[in-house]
Amino acid sequence: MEKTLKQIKALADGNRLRIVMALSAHNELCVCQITELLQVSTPTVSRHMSVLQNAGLVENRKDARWVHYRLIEGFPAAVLQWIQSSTSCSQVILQDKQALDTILAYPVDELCRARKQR
Amino acid sequence: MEKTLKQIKALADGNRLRIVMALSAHNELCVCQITELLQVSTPTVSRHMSVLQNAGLVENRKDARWVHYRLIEGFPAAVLQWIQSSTSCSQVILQDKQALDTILAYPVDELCRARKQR
DNA sequence: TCGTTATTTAGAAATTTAGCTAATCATGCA
DNA sequence: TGCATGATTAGCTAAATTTCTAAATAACGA
Repeated sequence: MEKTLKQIKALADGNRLRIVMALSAHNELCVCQITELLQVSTPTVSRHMSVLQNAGLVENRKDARWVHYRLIEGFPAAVLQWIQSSTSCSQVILQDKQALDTILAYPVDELCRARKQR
Repeated sequence: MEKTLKQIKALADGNRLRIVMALSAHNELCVCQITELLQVSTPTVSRHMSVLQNAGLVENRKDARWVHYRLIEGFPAAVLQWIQSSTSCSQVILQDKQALDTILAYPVDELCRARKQR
């Protein structure tokens, strides 16, 4: 039960649910992109990612200075489907989809520099 | 997203997960039976049930002095299946199955009296 | 009607968690 | 090598959560 409970707890947070939804739509996102999406501090995003990783729900790939996260291969498919269908009409999730399109239109390094200056 | 998040949060607790598993195996259980199963105080069980009910995951039926809870008809089937399969080997859940057999062997009122005396 | 019994509600204590800022680590580049 | 940058870790605070005991509510039965 422990592993299952850990996974449910990892999903039991609004920001982490938004992260999972974003990853399910875009395969890979780096920390700075997620930071831009959620509009919280980088350490906060980093902590959320470590909770998800620790629960065995995401994995990361280091590329130069960036860390890219993605949903793990064996992410419980039924759960993902349920989350997707039950949040598809959510205002927050719909806004995130739009925001992600904008965020992904920038090269990663430009995004990070742009964020820094504000 | 709010409703989904509420449901995930309701499931993100070890005792409530045990309750859901117990209900999925035995259709209906009253508060005193669940109290006996979890070995926590009655008010604690009552609170857990209200969290689950508030999330739209269980409903209750009042019968004389007892309140019987059951999983709601529309309980997300995919989620239930996932929880069931991913916890089926769990020591806690297996012990609960055994304990429930014992608990259900007593008539409800005897169980409650018996519990009182300890 | 009064006492007993099952459950819920209220209130308090202890623990956990999400968020921040500051400091540290790691990596590419001049 | 030193500096700039992206990410993580540490330490703290505020808010939420779990649990308990005590009190209130509801309902049966003598």
